[in-house]
Amino acid sequence: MEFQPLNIYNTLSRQKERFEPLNPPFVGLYVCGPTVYSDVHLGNCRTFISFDLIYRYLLHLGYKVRYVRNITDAGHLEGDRDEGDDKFAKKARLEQLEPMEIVQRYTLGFHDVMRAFNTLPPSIEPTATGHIIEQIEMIKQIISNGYAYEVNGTVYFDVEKYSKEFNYGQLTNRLLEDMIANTRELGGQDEKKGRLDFALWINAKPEHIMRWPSPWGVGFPGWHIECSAMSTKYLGATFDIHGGGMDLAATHHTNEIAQSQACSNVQPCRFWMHTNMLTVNGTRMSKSAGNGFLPGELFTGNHPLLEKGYSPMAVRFFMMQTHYRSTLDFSNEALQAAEKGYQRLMSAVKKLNSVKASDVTSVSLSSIRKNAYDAMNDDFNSPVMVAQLFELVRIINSANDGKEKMTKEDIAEAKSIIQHFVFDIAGLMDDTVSSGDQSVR
RNA sequence: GGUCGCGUGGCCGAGUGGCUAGGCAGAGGUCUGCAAAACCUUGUACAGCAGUUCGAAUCUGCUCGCGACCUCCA
Repeated sequence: MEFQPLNIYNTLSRQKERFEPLNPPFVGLYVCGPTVYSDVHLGNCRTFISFDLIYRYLLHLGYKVRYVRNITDAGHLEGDRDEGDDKFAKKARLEQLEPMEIVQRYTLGFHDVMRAFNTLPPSIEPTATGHIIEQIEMIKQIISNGYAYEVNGTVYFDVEKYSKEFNYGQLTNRLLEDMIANTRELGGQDEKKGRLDFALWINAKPEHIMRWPSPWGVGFPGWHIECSAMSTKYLGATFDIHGGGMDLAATHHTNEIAQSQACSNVQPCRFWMHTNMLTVNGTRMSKSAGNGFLPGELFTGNHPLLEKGYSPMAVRFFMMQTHYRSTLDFSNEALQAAEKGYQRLMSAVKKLNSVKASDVTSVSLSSIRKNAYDAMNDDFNSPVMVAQLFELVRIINSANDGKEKMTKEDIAEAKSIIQHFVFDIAGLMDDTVSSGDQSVR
């Protein structure tokens, strides 16, 4: 099977590399999913929409992709590692609910939002709580390989030991000495041997509601181990692409690499892809900054920062107009511009059905498809791909006005380009009308 | 302080040595009974300074400004 040459920016090498799957035509793709103790905000959505584009394009190219995106539904302490609250337990206490009620509520909400944005569901959506055994097994292996130690029912990863064999800071190009020098000193409770050591398994205090028996006593898994255990289980010790938001690279992904190498002595993943942050008026949208709005608020416009509501597809189109590795700044002006552009695109798609075929042609469509593929093959450059679609929009509108002539073949090719790039790859739908028919065929 | 990145026309946003990216807004025009839509024309943009080069938004150096990560966050 022949595949188009696809170049992907790899965080590991800090450059674009030719993408070749380990076992073509199969591709293993793992993306760090949401922690379901609160509503997803738009920044989260951007990451998942970016990887939806990537997933869709790989499928379009003919790869058999196994796309794994986890749900984090356990542990994940807030604040200093041993002093903080378990997020799920805390939320459950506040709302007088079982932790799994919290998980269920926000998982359903997450799925609703993902559906609204027309993202394809992953092939497997494993949960941390469903893979406690796998995580325990992995921790046992890491301990027996000598890269972790237990103190009072908590297991820590020994970063300094690991660093003698492997390059701990390779993903973000940092030196161990610098990382140590810049690590905040945690007061008091230092059971850890090294400052950079992180927990693989955490001893449960009485107030921790989510708890499982383990060889080290009752506790719960550290945050990073779930992704290592689940990606290994479903994609193998080494797989093709691991993705997530840029904010995860320095800590979460760095630790994932360390865990996997300490466990099986191989790099877990060949291509690390990181999507950039969504900002609001120039600063990062985040839970702690309090400048976030929820997808529902964006759709309805019911938020002080928003002048009006925007449809999920207009927002998705807006995201397609920016490269996934660039920050995307939300502002009313930018959203309105995107909404208009989206409507113009959809209007041309509809008009194509009323273009009358001519015996002769006055247009050339061949460069459009080629340029769109070239753009996507260059690290999924959707903005350039979208620009090509507007070239097609112009041609369709002109033909509809009788100023250009399209043959039956031209019209069929235009429909095919739209089907492939607008619907299949960009994942847009026409929500400018309430009709359920998304097909141009 | 370390790491990564950014600064492009009114706004958003591609582009990594020479060839009009694109979208939105603005101006003029065509068409239309009017309007809308659409189409055509139109903008001599690349933070600043110096350098390399026949030629730089694009490479190099410096300066200024901004952001992200380094601590839970996609």
